[in-house]
Amino acid sequence: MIKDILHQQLTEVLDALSLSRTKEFSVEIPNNTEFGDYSTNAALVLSKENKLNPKLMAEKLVKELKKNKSFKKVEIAGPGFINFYLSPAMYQQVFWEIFKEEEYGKSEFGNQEKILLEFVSANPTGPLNIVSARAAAFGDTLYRIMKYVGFAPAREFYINDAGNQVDILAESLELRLRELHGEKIGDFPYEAYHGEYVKHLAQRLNALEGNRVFMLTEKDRMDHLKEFALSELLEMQRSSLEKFGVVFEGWVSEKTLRMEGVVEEVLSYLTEADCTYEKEDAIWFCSTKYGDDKDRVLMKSDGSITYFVPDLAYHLTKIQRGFTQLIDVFGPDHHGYVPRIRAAFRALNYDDNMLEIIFLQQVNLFESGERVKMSKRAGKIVTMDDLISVVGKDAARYFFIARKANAHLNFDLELALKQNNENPVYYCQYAHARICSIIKKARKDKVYPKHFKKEMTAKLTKPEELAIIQKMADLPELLILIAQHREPHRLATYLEELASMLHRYYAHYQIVSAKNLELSQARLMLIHTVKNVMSVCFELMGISAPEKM
RNA sequence: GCGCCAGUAGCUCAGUAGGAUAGAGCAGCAGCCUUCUAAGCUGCGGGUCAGGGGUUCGAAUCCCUUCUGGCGUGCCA
Repeated sequence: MIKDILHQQLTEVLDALSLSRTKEFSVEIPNNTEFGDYSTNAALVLSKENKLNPKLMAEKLVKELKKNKSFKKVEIAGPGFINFYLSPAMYQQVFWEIFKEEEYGKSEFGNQEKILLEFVSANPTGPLNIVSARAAAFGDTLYRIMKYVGFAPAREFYINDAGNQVDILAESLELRLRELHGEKIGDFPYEAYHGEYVKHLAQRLNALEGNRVFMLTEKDRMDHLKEFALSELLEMQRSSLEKFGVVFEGWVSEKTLRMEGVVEEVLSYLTEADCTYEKEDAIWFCSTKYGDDKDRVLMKSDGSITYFVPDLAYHLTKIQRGFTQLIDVFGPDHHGYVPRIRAAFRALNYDDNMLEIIFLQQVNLFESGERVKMSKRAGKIVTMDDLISVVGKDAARYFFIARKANAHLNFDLELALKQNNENPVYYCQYAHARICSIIKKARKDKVYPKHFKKEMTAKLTKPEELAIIQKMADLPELLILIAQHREPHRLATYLEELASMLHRYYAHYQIVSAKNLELSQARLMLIHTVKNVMSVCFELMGISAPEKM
């Protein structure tokens, strides 16, 4: 907000002095307060094209900038930085603008561009694990932020309800069911799903239908078992996600896509585009022509189709539905898959820049300092539900959001179990609760004004107060950056910084003081606004903003 | 072998897309509650930004290279 104003003013000054400005210059908040409230590298960046040395160029700019009364001081430092010191009056004006905003930071930046966010998309063969939880927190937060800055995003979950793993699921269920009926199974097959949840499914099916399923023919029985297991497990996943605050606009079933014939369509498109061939009884896609490192099978020699084809078909439906940017959030083990889908986009003459893949690195689980190895097939998983019930939705979401996507995440179960201040979510929530508590008391003491007025802002002059205003002024731009670069973790960093400033402010200044009503009201106005800004952040992260703790 | 991602304080991680003296939390040490929530605040210690080279006014950030770790490299999904 303030950066934009300064950037605009610099542009005007450059034009007034007829200086060239083809290269991008920036306005930043320096990390050292000695270098002013804001600083710009304009003279450094633009000196070459104006054939001036940076210092001289800076002097010219500063001479002009000094005419502006919003600045307390403008100075040149280092190799040619221009540092701005803003007058309290300017901060107060900005603060008033922030205060007035109904939904601060909201913007129309995204122009309602339709963006499809596909995430989680876990196999429906078991409960969701913590990797899915990470994807859910990440994707959902990104969705919320993108929407807030004016994009038209949609969340989608692709259901892999066709293919080998579903057959194995049905077979696993049948074995557990037979066990229930007293059959000796012996060693449970290695490939089968070993998780306890399969036993629970068997018990449920048994309670509902007894041994009726065994009367069916082999094929009918498998279909029935599949259908039952899938609907149960999907419902389980849906409800876990809902508990986590994540709701999808769309659930797209691979099976349905196959039934609708989209798969054949895609095959024919690829054939028409002349990029398929037959080899060893299989049909191949010559993806190497389009940047992949080997060709890929589309139809196996047994006549069945690989995962790739319906998935490609699914991606094409996204485009047909009018989405102009397709974001997939994948686990780290799928990166080898990307070149072939990009290749297919190119082969079919779609712009593969539309497709954007974000990789979430894995979550390593630690218990007593030991890495816990997880395997869905062997039934050794920590589920998303476990996680939520142990650490709570807020802490879990925060933990996942606060780390950037392409970094490994070490999740220490014991640490999470402690549920104390080692988890920064409490630090932020505490700041919010603290403000609420102060406001409550001020209301009780009749210090809290009926209406905040612009004149009140004049009492805000302390460096800490102006710094808080500066921090708040930064949010709209930050949200846009987060949306553009798909980096929701930066909101967590921002929130921690704001919380820290608030805690420090609270510790050093009496906010409500009976002796000075005007000052009290100005400070209440400030923390009231901080509370609102924090609420926006919490809401965007899907975390609650408690009134008391 | 090839490909993708990563390597920043004892630990977990940020670092505003090339900026000035690299930050936070936790852990350690020392302080602060007759005053609005001590889940807080203040101070101290802690670094060859994995190593090396390059690009330029300027590099944790960009390029090259070596090392280390994770993952991938199925007619699995």
